[in-house]
Amino acid sequence: MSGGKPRYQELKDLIITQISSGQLRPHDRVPSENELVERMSVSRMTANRALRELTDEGYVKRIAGRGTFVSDFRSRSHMLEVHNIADEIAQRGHRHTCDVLRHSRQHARGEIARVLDVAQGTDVFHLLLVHFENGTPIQVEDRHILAEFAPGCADHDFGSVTPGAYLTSIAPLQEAEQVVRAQLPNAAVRRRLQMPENEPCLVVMRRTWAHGRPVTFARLHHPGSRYELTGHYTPPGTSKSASDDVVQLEKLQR
Amino acid sequence: MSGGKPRYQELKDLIITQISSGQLRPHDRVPSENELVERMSVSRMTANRALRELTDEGYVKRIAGRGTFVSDFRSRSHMLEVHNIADEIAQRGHRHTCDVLRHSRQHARGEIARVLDVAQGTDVFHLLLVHFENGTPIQVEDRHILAEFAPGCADHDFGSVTPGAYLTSIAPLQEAEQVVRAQLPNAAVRRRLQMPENEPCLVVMRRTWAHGRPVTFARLHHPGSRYELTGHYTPPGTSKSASDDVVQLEKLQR
DNA sequence: TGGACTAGCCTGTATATACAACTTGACGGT
DNA sequence: ACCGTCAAGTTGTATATACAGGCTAGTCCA
Repeated sequence: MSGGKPRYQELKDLIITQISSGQLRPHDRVPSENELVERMSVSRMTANRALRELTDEGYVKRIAGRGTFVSDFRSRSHMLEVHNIADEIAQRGHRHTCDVLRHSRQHARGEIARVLDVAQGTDVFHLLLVHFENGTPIQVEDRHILAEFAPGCADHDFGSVTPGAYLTSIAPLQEAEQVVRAQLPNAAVRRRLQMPENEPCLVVMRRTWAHGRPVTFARLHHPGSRYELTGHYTPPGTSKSASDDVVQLEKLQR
Repeated sequence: MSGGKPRYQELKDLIITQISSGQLRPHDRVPSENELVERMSVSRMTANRALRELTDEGYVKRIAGRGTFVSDFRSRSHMLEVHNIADEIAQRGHRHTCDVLRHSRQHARGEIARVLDVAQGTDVFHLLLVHFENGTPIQVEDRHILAEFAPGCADHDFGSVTPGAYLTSIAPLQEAEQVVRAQLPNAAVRRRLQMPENEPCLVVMRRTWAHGRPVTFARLHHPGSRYELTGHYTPPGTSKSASDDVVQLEKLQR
């Protein structure tokens, strides 16, 4: 017995499991409604509901006439409000460059081991980058990545593809947690960002999950005078033209 | 003419319009599926889809056996990531108090008129509050509210019910836009927050929409050493137990 | 008077069926 | 060789129907 779980939910969990585990990768084809009808013995409307909800939730993308495909994680990461600094700069029409100050393999200790929820001494990569917008430093990125999660990290050139983009390319980032603070930078950060004395930093500390466990932790310092975080929250499901509803209104009101 | 818009979307727009316009208020009863079937001449499955999606999007709440009801805006505002400082403090088990420094009716000028998208000289209320957590100042709230939107504002006691809670009680807050910055406070703010020299502020500027237009603008200053913004982003639609899917996996993979 | 029961309405799910619109590839004619 | 047409598969929507289970109010019985 299924245990009371609705059948459309079973289908969704099944497909989410395959995506999260990597068996289905971005742009892969997901079984069509008719295939689900045959293999899983459900009606087409049930398969339709499962795939439609997965679409609303950003897991898959559907194209009439072609099929259903696993979403690019770029769009999913947008949903998670995790911004890629390079994209953000490009969107403003500016030029993004990046200095790699450190790219080493280390053993996690203290705070890093704790926030990544691993034993002391576990292998991690440590990255220290400075991002520039039109030549002006705008972010110091201090990031630790679980080595087990990103084995190819040692050979990657982070000067051309940012860690954020690299990470989303190898696995779906499922969950994120971030804390934003205002604080004065230490001397090293202040020098890297070419900041005047007594100017504060906007500090973002972000922990990101994949495959059900935290895989990376980043501490991002931005100069307060040159960077701000923006957020826009709109209600979901609002359609543009809700104007010719006037005629219909009376029916609803009896 | 329907204009090609799906019928379930028509139903959704219709109900969203009524909620946004205030014709349907929180806890009001929304027409049942069968009522929609009769009055709007649709099938029950179509009415079901409309109401189900409105549920997912947070507009309404459904109780089997009772009916469908407009959501409390407390839950919707959570969705909008708009936090109420009093709730936040209460959640930490601490005591919230509040000083009202100013509560006046003014004419909007310059920046305020611009961000609220009204003509110069339009009536607005101006509030200046300091919020305390266990007696320690933690936020200076500098807020302007469209007078037309909140006519009862003059008589309201903001010492007991915060502006955020008051505003959500009189209308659905549909949309929010915020900018977060790190900057040094001016002398007045620094004194209000009892901050040492050279300590930065975390500044949140938030504009909120209701009834389709911006109705309030707030500038919130927090001491960098005593306040941080946190965010947690989880993917929607993930169910807890996706573990007994193993048996099913093979069917999907042919 | 009080409690049990039931009829009626509600949501939640599932199925079978139908039609429309879109995409791709194959087939056939010019 | 090239172009048009058509068939098959896909998503998107809509309907009619059915059963299960929750909730409420009213009725009936003790």
